[in-house]
Amino acid sequence: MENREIAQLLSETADLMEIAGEDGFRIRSYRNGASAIEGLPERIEDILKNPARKVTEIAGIGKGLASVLKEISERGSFERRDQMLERYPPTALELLKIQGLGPKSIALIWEHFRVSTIDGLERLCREQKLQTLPRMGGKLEEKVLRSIAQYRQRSGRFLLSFATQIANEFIGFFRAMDGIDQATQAGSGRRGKETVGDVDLLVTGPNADAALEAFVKHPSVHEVLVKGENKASVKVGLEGIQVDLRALPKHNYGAALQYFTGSKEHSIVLRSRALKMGMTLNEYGLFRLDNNELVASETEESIYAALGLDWIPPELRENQGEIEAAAEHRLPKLIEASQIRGDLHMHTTETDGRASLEEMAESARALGYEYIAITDHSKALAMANGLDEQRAVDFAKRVRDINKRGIGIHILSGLECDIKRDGTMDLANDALAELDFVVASVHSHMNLEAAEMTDRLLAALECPHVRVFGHPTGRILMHREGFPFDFERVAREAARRKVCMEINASPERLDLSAPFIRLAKSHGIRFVISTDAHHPKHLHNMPYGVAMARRGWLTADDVLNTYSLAKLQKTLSN
DNA sequence: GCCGTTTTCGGCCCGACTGTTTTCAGTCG
Repeated sequence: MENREIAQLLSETADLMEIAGEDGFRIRSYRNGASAIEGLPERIEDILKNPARKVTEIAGIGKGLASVLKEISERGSFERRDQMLERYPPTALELLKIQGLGPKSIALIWEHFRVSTIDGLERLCREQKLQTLPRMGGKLEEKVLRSIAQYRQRSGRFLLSFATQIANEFIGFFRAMDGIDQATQAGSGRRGKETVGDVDLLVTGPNADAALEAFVKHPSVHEVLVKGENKASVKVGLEGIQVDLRALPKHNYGAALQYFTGSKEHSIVLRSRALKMGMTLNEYGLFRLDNNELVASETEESIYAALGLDWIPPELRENQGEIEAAAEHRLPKLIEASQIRGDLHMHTTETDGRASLEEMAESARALGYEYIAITDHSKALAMANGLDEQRAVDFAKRVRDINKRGIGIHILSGLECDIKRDGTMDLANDALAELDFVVASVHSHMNLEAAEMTDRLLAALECPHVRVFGHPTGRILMHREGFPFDFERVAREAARRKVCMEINASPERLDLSAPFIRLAKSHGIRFVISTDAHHPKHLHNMPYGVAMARRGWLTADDVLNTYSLAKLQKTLSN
């Protein structure tokens, strides 16, 4: 069983335990365990099988969860989960996703009406039976009905690119107002998470109250969920993404920014650390416990410093070792978007792109890039009119001519070559040898068993012309899981053969994810961050890929397209 | 159920908002 699935079992059980009203600290331990496992690059099953290893080495996994993990790996479930499922039907978990209902209400509804499905809940609200229960009224029924409608409309998560766009629109709106000092995005968007559940915004300044008022009246706001003195939550646009705004005084800004950026896991560790140092941390500041004296609050830097830590970039705030590293002054100097000097994966009208080589080159030049690689598809992608050997060779010659003539930016003749089912390359080696830059990608037969997929990828790496392994897991966010394979084995082999891994910056892919990036780096892999642009405007997606790289703890040195052209070419020829 | 710069026992992060209550529980972030 994969880590993701194991984590799912633990967190589902935690949800059910919450409905059952079990001890909150035990529930938290299950959740901690789930998130530790989900962020773990190594497979739990492999650690369990290895007699030299113990799962209790993982922070958050103790004796109890270790035996749970053993049971899961043996029979796919565990005792406490089975008990919970005897008590509550699994559909009860879905009710937790309905805003306005928490575990206590769900338990109560189940006990009184034996209702545990969305449909059943909807009926209770329509028949006004929910309000017969204690502490539940007509307003709750209405809220639940609205919430059910929205739940059915969408999955509840949004691409980082979409959330960033919404955030930037509001930030621009606030900054145009008088008396606003700062308007910033917080939350998982600031951390660069590939999908986000909602948008968190902060404003400060003498006129912050007015910003809050203007916010709930903004034309794109469809529904105001809550509105108080300090905060408001609204639903925006047809998509119904939730946007939260907090208005605060300037002297609380750093504390609030820290607090609302999260992650929850990061914040919990930070606050425990504060307590151990005789302080308490909340969204207003860091205070001494003995006399309530304010220690720090105006900037994030001052708060981290008072806790004995270097400032931690938001992308690292996942409680995955960053706090320890900050304490020991060994945080990496993360790559920045401004260090990118070229884009090494894009398509043109030769295949399925929407613009010519010249148009793509001009757009890239306008971004200030020194070089690009044009990497159209190979012939296996027939519906994209992929290049065969002859067209690839002709293309390489054309690029040599263009570079000789000069168009203000250096072009690498590239190809995104399909990895066929048996692991061979779609084009013959002598054609590939003519090209400057070959990216090898899987676009077909993604449902192979893990072992067969691993063999396929290892075979692909044997091709001496392959420089990059493109969108390595094949995932499409919110649509398709990455295909299964032994990532670590492939990473080791790629490192040995000096093949880079791509961090695909396309917002629907963002492939690799942070845990895989860290794992690959630990095996000595180097990376390229590429937009996979099919249109000039896609070239602007680069920052999303950089966000993934930062979440994966990468420095500029880890990423080939931060190099100068000369250094890049030297590195590629080695 | 986890964990150890006071600890192998006894702690475990914190506050705003809402609807419903007539002093606060539940939900949310």
